[in-house]
Amino acid sequence: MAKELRRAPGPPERPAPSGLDDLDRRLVALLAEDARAANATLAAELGVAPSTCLTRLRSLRERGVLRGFHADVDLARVGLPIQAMVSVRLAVHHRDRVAAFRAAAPGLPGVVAVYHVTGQVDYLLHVAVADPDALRDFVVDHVLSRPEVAHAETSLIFEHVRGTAVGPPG
Amino acid sequence: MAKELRRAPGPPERPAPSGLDDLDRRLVALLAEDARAANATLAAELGVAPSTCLTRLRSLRERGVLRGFHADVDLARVGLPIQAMVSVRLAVHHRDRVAAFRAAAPGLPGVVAVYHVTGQVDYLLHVAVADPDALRDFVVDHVLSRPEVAHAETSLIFEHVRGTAVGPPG
DNA sequence: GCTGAAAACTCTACATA
DNA sequence: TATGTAGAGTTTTCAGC
Repeated sequence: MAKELRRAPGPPERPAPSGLDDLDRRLVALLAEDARAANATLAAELGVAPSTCLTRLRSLRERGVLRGFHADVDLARVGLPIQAMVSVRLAVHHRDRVAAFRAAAPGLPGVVAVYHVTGQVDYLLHVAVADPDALRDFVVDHVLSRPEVAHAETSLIFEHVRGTAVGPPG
Repeated sequence: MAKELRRAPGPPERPAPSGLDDLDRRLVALLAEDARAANATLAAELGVAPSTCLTRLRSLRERGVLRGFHADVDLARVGLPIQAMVSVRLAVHHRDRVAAFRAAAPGLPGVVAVYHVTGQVDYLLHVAVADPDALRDFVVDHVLSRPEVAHAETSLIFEHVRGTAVGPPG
């Protein structure tokens, strides 16, 4: 679907392929690591004036490089000690049905993340629930009950840790 | 009256099962949605004094309920347009070997997240890379080359969206 | 544990180089 | 585009409840 072939006289949107300079990249890395860092702190670490830092931050938000800032919550400590990855295979691959599932999935109760993937399964649902019963209820009531779902398989998640892809200064 | 009878003779750690009151939970939800919200704003939304809000926030951090705050970065716009889920099955399930993989995985180049799961595979590695070559190199050089890895299978990720498990006020 | 007030600090707009 | 300045606003400590 993504036709980025000739980007030339086309859309008025910013085509900027990776129009990020070194300062932008370092700011993104700092915020990936600590999204609550004060602007003054960020500026000091980057070696620029706070006002410059602010301008950059705004620009990164506007360009969609930074989509938001979220707390990393220990789900077990907020009453959701059981996490699972539910692999979902859809039956009918009609656009509408896929779209319906895609639209509904992130809002299903307990869903932490949704991955639309290639391969044996179509979706991976990362869910967090209070107890085993809630897990079964989730799969039965919200996944298997959907007409477009052909099959679902549940794996428990022992551990889920963040990687370093964008986090650390690297 | 919640009976906190004797929490005593056990371990010195906080056993607090879900020792969060309503205020704590609402604060966690607000920060899950916008981790950069000012303390004064959070306090106003919670209907408490800023100093109270600050105390709660600190306490949640200290208790490990809030593990950190991270920017949600559009990986495609920072030069990592290809994402994949690499399913890894380990060969030898010796504690040491599993531990070695577990320790190394989050630091491998391009790793966004690591899931240790039950079922057909042992680990799911969510990775983001610059191009298909980098994906192949990742799998060959950093996964298949490890002696404890028996098998790896790669699925492309078309889309990855956050769920609503902890995000919204609910 | 919550609050209010006060000092220190930070954010942010704007004019300028 | 980056910077310095200045007014407004915020953070954070602390005594008192």
